[in-house]
Amino acid sequence: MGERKIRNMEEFAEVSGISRPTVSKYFHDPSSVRKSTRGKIEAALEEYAYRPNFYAVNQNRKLTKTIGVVVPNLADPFFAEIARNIERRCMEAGYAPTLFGSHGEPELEVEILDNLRLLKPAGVLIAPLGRVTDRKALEAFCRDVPTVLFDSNIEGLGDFFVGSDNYSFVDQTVTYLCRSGQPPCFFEMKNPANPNANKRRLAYIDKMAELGHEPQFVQIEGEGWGFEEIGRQGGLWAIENRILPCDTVLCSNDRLAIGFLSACYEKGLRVGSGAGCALRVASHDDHPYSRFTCPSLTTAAHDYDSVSGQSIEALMRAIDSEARGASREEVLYPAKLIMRASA
Amino acid sequence: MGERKIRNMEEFAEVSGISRPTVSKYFHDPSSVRKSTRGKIEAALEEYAYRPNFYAVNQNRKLTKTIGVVVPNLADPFFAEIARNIERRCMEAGYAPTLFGSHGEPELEVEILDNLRLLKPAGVLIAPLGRVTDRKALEAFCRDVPTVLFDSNIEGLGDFFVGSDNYSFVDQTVTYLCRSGQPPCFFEMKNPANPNANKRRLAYIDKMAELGHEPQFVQIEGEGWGFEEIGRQGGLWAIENRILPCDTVLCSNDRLAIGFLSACYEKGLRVGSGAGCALRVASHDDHPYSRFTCPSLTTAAHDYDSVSGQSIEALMRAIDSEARGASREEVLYPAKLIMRASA
DNA sequence: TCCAAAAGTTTACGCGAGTAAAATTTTAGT
DNA sequence: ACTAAAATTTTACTCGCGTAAACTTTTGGA
Repeated sequence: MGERKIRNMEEFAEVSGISRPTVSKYFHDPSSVRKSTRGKIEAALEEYAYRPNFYAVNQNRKLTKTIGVVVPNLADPFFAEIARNIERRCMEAGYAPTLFGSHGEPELEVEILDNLRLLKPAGVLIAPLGRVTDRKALEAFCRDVPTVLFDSNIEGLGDFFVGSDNYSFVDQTVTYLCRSGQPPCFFEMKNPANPNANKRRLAYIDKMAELGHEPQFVQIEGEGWGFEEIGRQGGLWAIENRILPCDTVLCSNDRLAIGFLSACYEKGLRVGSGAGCALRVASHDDHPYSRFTCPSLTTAAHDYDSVSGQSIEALMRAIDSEARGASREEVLYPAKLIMRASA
Repeated sequence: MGERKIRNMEEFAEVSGISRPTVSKYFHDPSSVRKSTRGKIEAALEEYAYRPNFYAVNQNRKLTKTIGVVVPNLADPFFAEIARNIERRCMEAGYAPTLFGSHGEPELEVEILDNLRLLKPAGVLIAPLGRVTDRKALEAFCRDVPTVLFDSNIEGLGDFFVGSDNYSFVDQTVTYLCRSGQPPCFFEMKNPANPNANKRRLAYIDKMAELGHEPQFVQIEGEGWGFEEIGRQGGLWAIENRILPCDTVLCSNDRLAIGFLSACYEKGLRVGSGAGCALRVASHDDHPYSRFTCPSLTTAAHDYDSVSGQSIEALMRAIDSEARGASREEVLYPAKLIMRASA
């Protein structure tokens, strides 16, 4: 095999005994050529392993077969997991996903969008940074490219939004905690970087009111995306200064909770619902590590599969439909309560 | 701004009052044109925000400005962290990094290499899957593209290998553990997926012999990359069946340790070096979460900065040097012991 | 001020493929 | 076996840019 080096489609057409336009057609859609032709081409393909030049193929196309996937932070297992899921589905749908992480930096997010434009992607899935996202830039981008937003919603932008229903998350944890013990106080960052935080905060206030309890907050300092460390420092601070208003703590998200649990352990506070426990702790997200915390973390889980599946599906629709922007839809998935040892 | 839509370099050259070849030169290297010319082009750039067609630019180039980064698993915070670091350095060096995760699947790893070839990357940084990597495929790839291997070495492949010195890792933890208490037993997978595991195992045997101790192993079942769960199950099994031969456990890596600590907690085994503790646990990698385990994990840290920095540097040299493949170098970085509460 | 060097302009061709149109061959149905 | 339909071949043009060659203009130093 490989007696001769194939430089382009011309040469490959020659060795396969088929004309170049037909070969081109084959690569565009193998089923569009006669079976006998397909056979010849595939035989030659075995022998020479030729593949069309990626750049030449895409130069004239208005749209390519790539799909951009942008998340705030690839080092966050939550996003890594969802990116992985989406990546796989893209490939199954015949597209080539390209991953980008904006590392929490709005400028980088804009740069990624600019670069993405050059790739002429068929579509883009983006979990925006949220509050700090450059709305104008994203808006302009969404006009040009079929875009599905996920995880964090930015009002009115994109063809579709797929996310989790923050109200459902908080509803389930608060309901459970109130039923099984003291109503929880809410442990969160004073100035959260992630956009879901505020929605959870409001849902907490609502739900507590509904159940006839006074909402109580433990708001901690900290900037950026290092949530575990922020949660740990905040936890140490809250414990040392006896700030915690009750024996049940509901963290805004699992990463914060991971840090908080670490602080509890360090301070000798036994967490759990059993006898001899000083504190109950619960949270939201079902972070991949939440089952390995000590104790394992009771949390409200995202429906990872539905979110990523629906995102792709919505993107495919946006790509296919010619009249984009006509209607914008939103889908929210409810949480699933995962009861573990921490509460 | 943006009175007229610029479709190509021809049109952009027109509105900027400069000839197309000169504009082309500018985009190749802004400093290669006269200052006054640069001024005109940049003025037009402000007004029209034109950027050359990515595909047309790269079609004729033998090499592009992209650098491929391939890791076994983007959902593993260790690799995510290193990928992030490398990504940043690539951008600083004027290259466009593209991330790929092979998800622990050898077939996917090969497919990624095949796709990468089409991108005509200037170079590639890859942390191979290891044992299961398709050696022939990687070898062929390395012949065509400047490649630096990192994290896991595959004998003789690539222009350079940058990794951590597994011996140093184990040396430090074992030395410390022996000095401060009972000699450790070694907790590991029977059939580890990651290639560094065997080196650490051998280093453990060596070091124990050197210190005059008998090596003792706790080998657990499990397949794949879900190390935390494997460590947890293995831990539960070892504890329930009283397999642990001593009170000091050295885990092959942090992810395994995270699971093991979780098992200890669940079984009520107090971990740490203080009074009242049943077990000491230490490990290797300084995983981003190891400071948040309960108790926080004593571990041997990778020199993330040096590994990623050196990888890029080596790749740049490989890219620049015309005579590739002449010599293959390896660099190993020693570990840094991070003492925390678990041992 | 003059002149050589440096920079820019014109012109023209190449890259590797997509694709349209017309001519030709193959296929399938009767 | 004949014919209409389908598939393929031929030919030729396009896309957006890199780049080489020959020529013209600008620049800076003596």
